Amino acid sequence: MKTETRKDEIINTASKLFKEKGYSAVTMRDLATAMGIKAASLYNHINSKQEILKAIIISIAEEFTNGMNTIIQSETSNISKLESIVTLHVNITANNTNGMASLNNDWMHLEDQLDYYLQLRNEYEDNFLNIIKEGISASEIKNSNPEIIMFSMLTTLRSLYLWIPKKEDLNANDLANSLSEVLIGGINN
Amino acid sequence: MKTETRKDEIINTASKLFKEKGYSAVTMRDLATAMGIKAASLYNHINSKQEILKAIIISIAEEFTNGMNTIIQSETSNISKLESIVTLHVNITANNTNGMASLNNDWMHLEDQLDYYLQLRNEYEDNFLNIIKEGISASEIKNSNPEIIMFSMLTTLRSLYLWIPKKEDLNANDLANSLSEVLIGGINN
DNA sequence: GTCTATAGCCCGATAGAC
DNA sequence: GTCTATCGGGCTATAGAC
Repeated sequence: MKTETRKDEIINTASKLFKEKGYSAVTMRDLATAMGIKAASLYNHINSKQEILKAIIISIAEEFTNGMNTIIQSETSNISKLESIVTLHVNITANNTNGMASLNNDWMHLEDQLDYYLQLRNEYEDNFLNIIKEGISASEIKNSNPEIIMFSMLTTLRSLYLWIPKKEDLNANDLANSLSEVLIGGINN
Repeated sequence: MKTETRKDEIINTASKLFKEKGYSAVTMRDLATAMGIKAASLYNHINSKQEILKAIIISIAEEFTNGMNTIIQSETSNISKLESIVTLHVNITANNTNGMASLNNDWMHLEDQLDYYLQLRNEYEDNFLNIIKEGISASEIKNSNPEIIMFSMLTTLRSLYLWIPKKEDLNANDLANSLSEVLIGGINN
């Protein structure tokens, strides 16, 4: 565990506040108060509010891209790849629950990095969809609408940040397994 | 179809803008420009920005509550009740796609009505969870973690507003059926 | 590295003419 | 019902003392 710099501290505190009220509703004064300093002092460590948002969102988006690249290169069944995606989301969300809120809800407030973020997101969804389509071709997956399958899985996984904090008792492995069971196996007897 | 008053027009335009940028990032000047008038003119029809948010969110939340009350009073299997919940979400979202964004993302900016909103939401989730638990007791539903089942279904359904506008070709009935199939039946062969 | 003070701008909302 | 003008205040960010 690296030492947390003052800048990291600002970013982590901001993530928490952004999760509660959203980027636009959090002021630099709110953030400074939460850190126990004055707003002007923040600017000794960061250049702008926008820079904080960028730091939060882009690093997580790149984690997803890296994780997905590893998964699509692995030589396993498509069902097993979907299980790996579930685990990827559970792990990233468990490590940065607050940041996931900004990734989901505040990405449209990115300025310079908006196009880059959208590119990463589109590539991620394309890769996800391809795994499902190949799973259907290989008869591993039921012949349902592949976009509905992806939509259903992805929106559940993207909302994990809302749910993980309430279930601190559950460990990441158990959660990933239960989720895979429900998302892939369905719920009816 | 009732005639749309100027106030309705403001609320509908605001819903669209709130969906794109969130309540806090949309100014009364933005809203006025989108309507082709000046900001001051809005106040001839509404009393405050907050009143617009309240009008959007509370009416939808009450629709969900009414729909759920009908479902829990119906005498059918629990699986069939879950299918009705899927249909309820698809229908409400199809009728007010933009408003669903505020319900999901801007409820925390409610002032006077925040407690009431949270009460409706908690009751809805309690009812949803009870249907799943009774389905498990009656062996209609697999004995998985009921909260994970609800979380998975509900987050998917709550995110429909992101997805329905991209699939205008699909009609509401087909979408509800496909979704029920995936959410309840799972995806693996 | 934090402070006080403040620049320059935008916010929601109101007053009152037409 | 819409306009122009404006109030009082909050916003991000900077300057410069300590």
